[in-house]
Amino acid sequence: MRVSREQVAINRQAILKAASRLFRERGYDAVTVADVMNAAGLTHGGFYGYFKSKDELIEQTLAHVFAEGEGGASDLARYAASYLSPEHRDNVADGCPMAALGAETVRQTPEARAAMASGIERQIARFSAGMKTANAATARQAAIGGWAAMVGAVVLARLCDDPMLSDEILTATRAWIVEHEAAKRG
Amino acid sequence: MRVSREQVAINRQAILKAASRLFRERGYDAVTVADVMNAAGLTHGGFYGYFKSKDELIEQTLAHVFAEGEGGASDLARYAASYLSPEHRDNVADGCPMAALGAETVRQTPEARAAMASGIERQIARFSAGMKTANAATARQAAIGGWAAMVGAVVLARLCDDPMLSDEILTATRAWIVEHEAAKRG
DNA sequence: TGTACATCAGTGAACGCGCGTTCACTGATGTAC
DNA sequence: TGTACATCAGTGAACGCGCGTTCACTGATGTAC
Repeated sequence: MRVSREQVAINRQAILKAASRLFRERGYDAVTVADVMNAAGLTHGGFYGYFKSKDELIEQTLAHVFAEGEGGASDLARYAASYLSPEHRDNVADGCPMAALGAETVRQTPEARAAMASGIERQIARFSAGMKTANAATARQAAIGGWAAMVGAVVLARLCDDPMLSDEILTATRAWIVEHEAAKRG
Repeated sequence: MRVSREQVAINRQAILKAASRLFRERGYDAVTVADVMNAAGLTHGGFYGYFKSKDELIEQTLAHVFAEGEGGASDLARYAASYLSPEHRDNVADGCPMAALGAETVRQTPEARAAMASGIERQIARFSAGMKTANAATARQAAIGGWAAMVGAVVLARLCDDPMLSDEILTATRAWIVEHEAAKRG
């Protein structure tokens, strides 16, 4: 049953969106091609009309996620407020790809890693630009340190079954980032 | 060919050691039971004499890694110097389990997550105790923020194929941590 | 605009492979006398 | 201490399952006239 060109474009977006959610939620290996296609409302056989392999899907999915443009503030402290929230911690499927898939992507294809790397670079540039510090070099350093702390904190917080400890990791990291900025400005 | 009780204990350690290196290097899914047993100098059939499933191996491996006691300084800044080194970044197999397997472990069994969580708690306690800050609450906060930044930085640095950017992430994060401590003390 | 045909997106069965797990067997270890 | 037997750690073939991938087929879409 052939489908219109417009529908093809819609389906492609649906596949990428389903993949991006499923990968973040379950990891690359635990998600099957059939899972992704079903979530997109299709059957698994059609997959290879869109991508030449699962590896290519992973690459394109990451590229797609980062191409969408990161939402949220470019001000580090404001961004941290939502990044280090319980909502973000508890919503892996819609959350930050670095926190959900960073370590796993290290072992993926060079193309997949490159997609992540480009997302990292852009994020750092955004935070640097949004920094209220005078010196550009120290702004960039603070952008990197703060961003790393956010990613690490969400990974750690997601590992803690004890909600007290998990929340503490989020709030402590947030306070730590804010303090650092305050110390710099003052 | 039955083997002495002593040899059994040795083999068990060999399996756990092989597993801990392989899992960090390739991730849980990409490592097979046969891979682990071969790396330990055995054949795959004997595996189920030691563990009742691959999931149990994962749990025991994490427990084993954290039981060994974390090496290195309990002083945050000193610890950061080795944690945020290119050597640690490039040696995943012997490196920090949180950075290598944190995100993946979120999706493992509750027991595996609990093993990680206990490692996190202990690490935070160690850094808190080693802190030169007067107030215990701010010490703990700095321990958490600094530890999160280290973990995040290594994950991000491992994703960057560009060595300049990768090194920059390590050095910037280290500087960021050291500065924060200095600001607190001074 | 309408018709006839070629194209090709989607379907679902099938293939091959590798994995976790099981099992009958082997032979060295541990034990009872 | 020596001997005879029971135990059981290790072996490697085999099983069953699920996955990525392929393929013949279907029928709606796109196009040429």
